[in-house]
Amino acid sequence: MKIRRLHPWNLSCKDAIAVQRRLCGQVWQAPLKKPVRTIAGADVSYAKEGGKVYAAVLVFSFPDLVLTDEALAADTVEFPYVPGLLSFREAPVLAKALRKIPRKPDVIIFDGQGTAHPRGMGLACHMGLITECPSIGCAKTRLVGIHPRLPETRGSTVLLTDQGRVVGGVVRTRDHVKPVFVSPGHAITLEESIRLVLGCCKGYKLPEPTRQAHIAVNRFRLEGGRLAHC
DNA sequence: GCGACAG
DNA sequence: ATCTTGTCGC
Repeated sequence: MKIRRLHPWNLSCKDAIAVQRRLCGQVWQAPLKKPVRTIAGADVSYAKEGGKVYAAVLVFSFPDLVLTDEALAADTVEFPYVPGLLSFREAPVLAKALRKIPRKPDVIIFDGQGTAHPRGMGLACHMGLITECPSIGCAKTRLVGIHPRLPETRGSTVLLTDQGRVVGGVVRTRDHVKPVFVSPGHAITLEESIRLVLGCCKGYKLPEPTRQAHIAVNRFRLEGGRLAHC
């Protein structure tokens, strides 16, 4: 699939924040225009040292969740991990893997926040803009916002609010297991994001697309990041 | 100044 | 995120 280059990635933190403030005005939320038939999951893995990063994008049919496409990529990182600027560290390698996907998925789930971000511009929003593809942010932990207590039963959901604004939802995907933080990335609504994430959970805390991408990218990294070819 | 802080 | 073994609870 095609990826847009909206700006350079090797920026200072100050310039990166300026880019986020400019781009957040281009992010929008609206109901999906067509039923979801394919949904992808993307994740990144880092080498302990050496600055090597790896990415995996796995595409599944929905709602049956059968794997249909897979792409891997390796790269070197220069941008440090700074809370709030994760996309400047992970987007380049993610874009590299996404470019190898033959057809644009109906939705892509990313391992991180969407609008539940200090400037409403989390990784999922940023990726949604450069791919022009509906995207969802599904993080394992909170970055910003407050929320009421969440019932222990699977399917329970409460709103995540930041500065008086609803920025996402806290979703229990398994009984008695820490919840995930779901927020829309781009071209999708919070309600649809939550429905799709729950629809992709098959007995584990993380939705299958993201969970499988995590397994795939770690296997790839441990193999030395060598792309298999026949 | 003191905590909080996606991966 | 990564480095690591077993272990407690549903």
